[in-house]
Amino acid sequence: MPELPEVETIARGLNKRLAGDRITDVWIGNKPNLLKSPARKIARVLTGARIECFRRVGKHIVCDLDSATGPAQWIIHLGMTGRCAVSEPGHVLAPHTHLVAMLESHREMRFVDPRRFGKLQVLAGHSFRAPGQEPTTVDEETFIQLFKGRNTPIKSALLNQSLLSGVGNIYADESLFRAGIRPRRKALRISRAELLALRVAVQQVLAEAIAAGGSSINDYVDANGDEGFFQLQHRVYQRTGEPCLVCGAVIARTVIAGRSSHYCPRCQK
DNA sequence: ACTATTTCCTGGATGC
DNA sequence: TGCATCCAGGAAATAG
Repeated sequence: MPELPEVETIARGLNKRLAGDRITDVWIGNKPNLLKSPARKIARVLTGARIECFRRVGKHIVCDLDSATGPAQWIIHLGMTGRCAVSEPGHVLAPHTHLVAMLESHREMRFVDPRRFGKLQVLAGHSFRAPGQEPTTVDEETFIQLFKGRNTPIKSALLNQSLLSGVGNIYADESLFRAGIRPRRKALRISRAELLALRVAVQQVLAEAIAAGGSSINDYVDANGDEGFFQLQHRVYQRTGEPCLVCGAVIARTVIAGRSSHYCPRCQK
């Protein structure tokens, strides 16, 4: 389930391999729910465009393009199971391949997404912005301000992309554990000192996960098809019933905002 | 204006 | 062994 560290890893890999290449042709499958822009528009913008760079914005992969109609962007959201694969032409198409971009270098960039929660979109210009703050660099006062007056569980607030863009279920749970905060506590009841600790925890967890190449839970792989290793460092996520690595208490699971939430009932207050 | 819940979707795990 | 059921969750849509 790609969150910020996984998307960062994939975007870096795509940029390293594909920056400067040119898209010569595009094939798009017939699953319209994946497309936030009409298929014809995506094909028109991508075909002939030069790839300036791939980068991450929130959980989105952004490809800056120099297209026939001027600057444009290809926005890829991986959803739950989306993958971007760089392949040699002629390789058999993986099941659930929804878009193939043929490249001047004779390789192909393929978007594969079995569960189809991903989204593909093109935009004019180079001005795509995430709806919320960038978690890796948000400053203390901005971070604290995000939670002011919010009568919702802190876990829900962390997952709200219009507050912080990029934090998902894994890293929300891991950050709350490190900060010693129970996921169900109301955001507005959390002290300034605790929020400062939470910001540090979020930034440490994300930095460590990026350094490890992300977390490979089910079938996540980066642009080279390599797995990440941060799942080996998870302290609570999917460790229900196992002992807390700090205090030995049994890790608990509850459901918040329809999401599994894992925490240590002794370490987290 | 907010917050909570439901919906979309498939593959892998589990249960009988 | 095989079939049915459950579960995973990002974010948009809907409900309260």
